[in-house]
Amino acid sequence: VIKIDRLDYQRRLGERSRSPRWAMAYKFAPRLEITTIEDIVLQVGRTGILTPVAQLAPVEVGGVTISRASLHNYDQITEKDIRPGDKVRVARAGDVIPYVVERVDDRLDIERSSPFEMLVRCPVCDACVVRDGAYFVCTGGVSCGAQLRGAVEHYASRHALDIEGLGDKTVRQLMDGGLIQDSIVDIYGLTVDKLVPLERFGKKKAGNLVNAILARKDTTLARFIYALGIRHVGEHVAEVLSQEFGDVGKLMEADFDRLIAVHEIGPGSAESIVAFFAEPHNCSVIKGLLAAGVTPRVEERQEFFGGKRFVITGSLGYWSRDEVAAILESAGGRVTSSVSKQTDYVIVGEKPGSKARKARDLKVTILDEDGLLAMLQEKGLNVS
DNA sequence: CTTTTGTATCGAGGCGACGT
DNA sequence: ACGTCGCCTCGATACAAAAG
Repeated sequence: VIKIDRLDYQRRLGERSRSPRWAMAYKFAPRLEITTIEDIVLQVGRTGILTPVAQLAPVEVGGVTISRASLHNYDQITEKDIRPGDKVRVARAGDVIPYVVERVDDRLDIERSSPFEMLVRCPVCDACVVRDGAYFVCTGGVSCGAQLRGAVEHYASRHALDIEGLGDKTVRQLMDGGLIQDSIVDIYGLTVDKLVPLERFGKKKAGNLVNAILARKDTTLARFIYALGIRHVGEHVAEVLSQEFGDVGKLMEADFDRLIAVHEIGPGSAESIVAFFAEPHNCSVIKGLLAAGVTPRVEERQEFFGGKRFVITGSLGYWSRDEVAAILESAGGRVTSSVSKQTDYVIVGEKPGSKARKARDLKVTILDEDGLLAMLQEKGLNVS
């Protein structure tokens, strides 16, 4: 892993949602092995996307046995011209994820089986399958078992409501047992008595699950929005929406133009959000969840510098003046151009102008860049 | 001892948002 | 309009921990 070792540069570069921008892994070329595609099956995810997955003759690649690999979508299969029965080269992308690199063309291999064909109907619920961009999607919605299962799993997952003990196997078991039939709301009807008849569910385990579901009724708005599983609304966008609207009801009322006006929400996300709430079933699920006692709280946005006025003078080192202004404003401060008695802080860089002197005269607090940085960090503000 | 969950590992592909 | 960046979704395996 190659890192920038200057801490001030690290701070300035900041982080993406999954990794810092100041470090990256440099890897050896991946190991390649050859195996056979025994079959290509379709999986239906929570969004209804049908994902083709290659079932491989088990092969050892870099220390682990690979038996399945995603083929991503139909176009990828045609492009690589892969069929069941073909010999293929497989690797582990990033030394982790199984990946079909290419077909091994030995030219003797003429009697290939028939090409993989996309289904016209969902393998799980038999609803129509339509094409949406690069993907084929089941139109069954929540009446598709795979989509309902995915919705519940996602709702309970760690970054959503974080319900302990409600993983994929348990969700399947609950659906098979008829305890989840229509929607996520069903989990709030679970009781120890209903669970005990299920296999491997004793009183202890049943009680734990019921309590875990109860315990997470108290949650944050951002988690709740993310948990709904709206397309194009992941953790980050959910947080943005939570801060902007502060309430599920307000979000539901927002129309396309209102949404698009929000920073980081474009036409794609806005359309997807509007479409989600336009679906009566989704609205009744939300109503049901709230009625069951789920209470999404908004974390108060911390206004560190609520109403405080800043003036910047001189040239700064780590940041440009615009960047500093943006940081201060995002924390609730106001940046003005001239020093007066109303000014709370003056940020002084190299070669300051007359503003620094005026600040001294008026006894306004003066901060250099390090001082500002220290103050921001003390307040726990993310200064990326 | 067995089953299941949770955590950690992380890229491919698609596409949305935004800056130039 | 275009390129870049980052988010979203999907997917696989190993291993440790927890529960029963």
